[in-house]
Amino acid sequence: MPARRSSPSMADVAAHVGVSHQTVSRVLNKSPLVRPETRERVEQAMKELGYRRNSAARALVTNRSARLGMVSAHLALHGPSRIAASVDAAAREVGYDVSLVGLETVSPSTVRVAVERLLDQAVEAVLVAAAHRPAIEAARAMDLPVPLVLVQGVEPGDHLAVGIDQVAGARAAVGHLLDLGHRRVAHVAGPLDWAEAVQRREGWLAAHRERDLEPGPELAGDWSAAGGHAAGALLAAGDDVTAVFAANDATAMGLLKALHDAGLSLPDDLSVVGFDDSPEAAYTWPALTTVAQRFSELGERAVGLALQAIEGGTGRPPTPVPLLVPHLVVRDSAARA
Amino acid sequence: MPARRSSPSMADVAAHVGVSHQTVSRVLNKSPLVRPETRERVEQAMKELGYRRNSAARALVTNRSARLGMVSAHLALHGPSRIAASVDAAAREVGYDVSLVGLETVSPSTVRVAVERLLDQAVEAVLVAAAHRPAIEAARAMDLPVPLVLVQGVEPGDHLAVGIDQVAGARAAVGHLLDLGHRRVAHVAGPLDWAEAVQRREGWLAAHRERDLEPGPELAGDWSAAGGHAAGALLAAGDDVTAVFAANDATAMGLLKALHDAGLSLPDDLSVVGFDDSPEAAYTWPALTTVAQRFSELGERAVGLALQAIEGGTGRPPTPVPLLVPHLVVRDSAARA
DNA sequence: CGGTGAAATGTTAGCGCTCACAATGAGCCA
DNA sequence: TGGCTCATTGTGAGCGCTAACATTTCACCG
Repeated sequence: MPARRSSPSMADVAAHVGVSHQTVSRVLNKSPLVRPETRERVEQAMKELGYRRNSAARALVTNRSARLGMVSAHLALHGPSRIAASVDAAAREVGYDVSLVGLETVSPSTVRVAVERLLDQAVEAVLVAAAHRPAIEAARAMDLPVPLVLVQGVEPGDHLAVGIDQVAGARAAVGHLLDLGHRRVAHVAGPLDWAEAVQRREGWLAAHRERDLEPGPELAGDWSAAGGHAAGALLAAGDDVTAVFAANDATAMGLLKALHDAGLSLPDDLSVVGFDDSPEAAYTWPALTTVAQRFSELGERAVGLALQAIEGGTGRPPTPVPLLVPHLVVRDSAARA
Repeated sequence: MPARRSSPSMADVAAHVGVSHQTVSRVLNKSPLVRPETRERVEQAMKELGYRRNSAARALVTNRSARLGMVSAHLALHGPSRIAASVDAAAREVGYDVSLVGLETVSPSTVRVAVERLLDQAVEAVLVAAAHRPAIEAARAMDLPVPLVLVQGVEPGDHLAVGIDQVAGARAAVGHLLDLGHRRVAHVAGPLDWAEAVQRREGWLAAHRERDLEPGPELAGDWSAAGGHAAGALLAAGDDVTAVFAANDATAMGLLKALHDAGLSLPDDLSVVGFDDSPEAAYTWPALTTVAQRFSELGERAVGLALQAIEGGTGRPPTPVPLLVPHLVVRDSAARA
């Protein structure tokens, strides 16, 4: 038995059957111009030889890579990894492969490098999931030869972007608290160079504004439970706050922890609402009332947009996709004032 | 200004400078056989024209793709996404790109399809992060033209695999409980077709065996907080259990929740230990004692192994990498019996 | 000042595939 | 029978690059 040389080519398959390489190509590309019997024999030969089409050669001649690039910040966090998973699934569905570049730190320069890297792989579109606004702007400013789709950190003016309506989600969360009779709601914010953090904060303000109420104190957070814990310690020591809106569930968990540590009884002494509906949210103590986002739909839409942009070339911009609306999930961590 | 045609090729750059395309190639490949001044001019031209090397053409002629494939199950879970992130970073470090295929459901057939997909992308190695053992076996049985590296679900006999010593981690966790004076420790297991689940269970048994103690009751779980919650309800209703080892942190969180719901006081009435050291573990109530794994090192090692295997070709198998040893993180959820 | 070897550059031939077009053959009608 | 059409298959070129080899340039020596 001869050692397995380099993998067989179309020519090998063709020779094996006694047809031309073009006929093999036709079979592969499902051309109707092949006699069923011939097709049969070619397919048989491909199986026997273990033929696998050479994607590089194909990409070279067609000038298309069938590849989408995704740069994802904070792949280890819940939201981003959900988005990555859904983009991957959606892309595969429509015959695209995906190249992933994770970011260890997010900044204009790291995002630029990541995008460059994807371009070197000849991706047909770049999806950026990095809510950090300066980084997004940097990517936008790059004058790319392919469409760039935003999957996070979207702002109203953005084109070629899919996102979740953070303001609406936050407004619903805070509104819920206010409707429960709380006169003011404190906010532990996310890092304010993230679009999401700004928007959730905006929703918090809006909910108060709509009811002619003064928003409660605002504390800084960083998406993490640690940040939430620190903020919670401050809050527990503080004054008359009866309700808190945390920028995300991790923050809310830290908050809960700090309040317990301070000996408060929840939710009677203090109501807490989070954002994300992470898998653990239903199992905090007390169970977290939060805002659920449909990440999987995000991925699908982003891929759809990318495809549309690829097809459309430099044509008219694709129809803008409305923001997805998240919904409130009421559990036990928020109670009547 | 002419519309941007298809992107410039080496020939374009060469013509622009007045050299041959081969000289451009030499510059690109850092050959020392280029006069510094020539190199300078070529680089200048590349910048001006926005030249970008065509990776397909390069892959075609070199017969190498500089691409690693990774199939990852449960990308949305904490561990897997951490692994994916670290593999990605490590691969990039050594000049490889990574193609990701996420699995929505894990089974022999879905894994096979995923691997096929990666092979069609001409990856130079496949990393499989899918602890589900039957799926792993299926991938192993495929007789691939490229190395396959296991990143999860590793068992002692496995070759070309990196993993974390789950048995040791579990033994440490349960040993900690036993050393605290508990006479027996209950276990809420993971799904037992996952190697990790089996191994953690084995560590639980081993810790008892070493001390000549009878293991406490065993309950079924599924890695999720929901599963832990169900098990916790049973446990709370039950007999004389004073300590529980949960298969992972999510399970432990569900457990904690159920015990609180049952009105128990933790950790006095019942001690709980988890596994994973997820970011939230420090902020449960009480803070979770758990086992920390260094995922990032996992990715690095996996990529290292893959590279070694790619280089080595069919040569002698690479030196086996010892399992990483996780360590116990003591917090508040486990107390003296 | 011709010869020499190393440094620098050029030339040519594909890699495996798709595209455009050419060629073959069978069926059919006048 | 000749010619026409359609279905099927074949041929040739070339995508952008690298590898192997060929050629030119040039500093330096006897």
